[in-house]
Amino acid sequence: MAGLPPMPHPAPSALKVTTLNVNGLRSALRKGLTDWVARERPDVLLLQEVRADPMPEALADLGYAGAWFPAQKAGYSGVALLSLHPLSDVRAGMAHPDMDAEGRVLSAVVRGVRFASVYLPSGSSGPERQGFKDRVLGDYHAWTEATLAGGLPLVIGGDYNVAHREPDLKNWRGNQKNSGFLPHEREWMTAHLACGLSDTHRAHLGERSEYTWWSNRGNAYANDVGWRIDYLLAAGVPVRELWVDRHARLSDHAPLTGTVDLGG
Amino acid sequence: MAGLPPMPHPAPSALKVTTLNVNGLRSALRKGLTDWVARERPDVLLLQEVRADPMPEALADLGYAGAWFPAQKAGYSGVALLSLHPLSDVRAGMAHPDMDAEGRVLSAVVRGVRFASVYLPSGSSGPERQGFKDRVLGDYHAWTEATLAGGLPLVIGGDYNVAHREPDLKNWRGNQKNSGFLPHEREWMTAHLACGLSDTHRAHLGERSEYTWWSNRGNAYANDVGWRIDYLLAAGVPVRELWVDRHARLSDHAPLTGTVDLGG
DNA sequence: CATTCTAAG
DNA sequence: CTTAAAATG
Repeated sequence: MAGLPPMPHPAPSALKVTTLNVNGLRSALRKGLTDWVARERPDVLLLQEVRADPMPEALADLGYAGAWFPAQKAGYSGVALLSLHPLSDVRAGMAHPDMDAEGRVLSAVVRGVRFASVYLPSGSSGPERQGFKDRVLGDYHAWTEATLAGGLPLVIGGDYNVAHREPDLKNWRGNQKNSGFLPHEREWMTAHLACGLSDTHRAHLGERSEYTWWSNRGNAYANDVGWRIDYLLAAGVPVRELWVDRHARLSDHAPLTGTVDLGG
Repeated sequence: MAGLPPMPHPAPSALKVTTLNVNGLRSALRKGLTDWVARERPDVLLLQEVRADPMPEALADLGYAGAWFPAQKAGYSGVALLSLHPLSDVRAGMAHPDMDAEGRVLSAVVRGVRFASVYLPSGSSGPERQGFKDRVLGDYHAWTEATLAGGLPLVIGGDYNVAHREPDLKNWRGNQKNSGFLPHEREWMTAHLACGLSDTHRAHLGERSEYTWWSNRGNAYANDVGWRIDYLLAAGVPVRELWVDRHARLSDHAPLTGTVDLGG
């Protein structure tokens, strides 16, 4: 065997992908993120709200490498894309100065599929941020269409801060005037999906309910007063075996994991 | 017995007094301050760096009432004076706008003795604060002399942020250029005591060492790398049974307790 | 290194 | 309620 180059990473016929809003990567590491990742070993890990820029040694030790797109403001927002397999064509941002200053869109190609880690703004802190959210939704959708036009399959994992339909949150009636379930946000989501993106978790659930985020206030988690605002969206490639690990408790969001079938 | 007024507090022949820099009253409460006070039951409790203004219910439940002198800036500095016995002639501040904006001097009379809770500025964060400290030391000494001129015995409990003599800190040689053991601060302390105030803890210790504060950094507490910067000073009244509860761990300072002998 | 406040979610 | 940073010690 001497003289042969080192073995490259094996080419898998499927990629396990997890999306998770960590609400502070350091916090999630304290809560056991490393063990969770060691156990699940997703091929691709899409993280949002990392609120830190350095690659944690513990994840590097598990074999991950990746890309980071922090916000300009320290300790705020920021997304990351980690992978066990080589990345190519990393793209940070969506050519939108205000959005990109907040580190919210990061994508790269793994095994011929473009993966994106996306953290859309929350509007819950007031009208100013809701206005920002409303303005960037259109621009982000345009970015998605342009990215799809690139021709590669696309898998988006992200916290959209929007629940699409009534089963996607516990109290939809009481939240019709609250950010995250406003009629125009829901309509935006419908239009966003119409470009060919499949809401893979919804397709898996049918009309059932399953949430991915529970407020830290009150006893939202214990009472399962949650929202489904984190998505795994796919175009051009099937995603199977969707599951939400609601017991992980790595942050106020649950990891959402799926298998991207490469058809190999 | 009907018709008699309620019994007043019994007149003690001695008053147990504790001074303690709590480094955040809420933090000290989490670390067991209530239990400590319930066990020791000092008649007078002089607190510094309370970083909060409201009287905690837990201490009120133990029978304490008192006076609070917070800084103007929330969460910063502030002193309190709590007592099991009636207070009179409460005086907040020392008629020094800059000093009084930081809530550093508070006094009141209990059983004919004036007690003061004092928190002198730290100069360790830089030249600006050292300059402030240097300027107010003189004004504070003048306040002390004026208070003594009032004729009542005076007991001062406080964090002076000055170690007086070589036995008052672990590494006096290495700290001769550091705030808290600067030559002019030590000279100020000598002059301050010369007006008739007794450093009761020093008198109790002789030339022995016993510290009241250990930095949170490194392993200062474990290695007893401490400073004696908290004092119980008395004029016109004897203070006995001095002790430092170095094991209390209610903050980075230890409670310093003595018995004020009223000669009854 | 520890505290509290702030901004943000 | 929780995070991270800032200021302060």
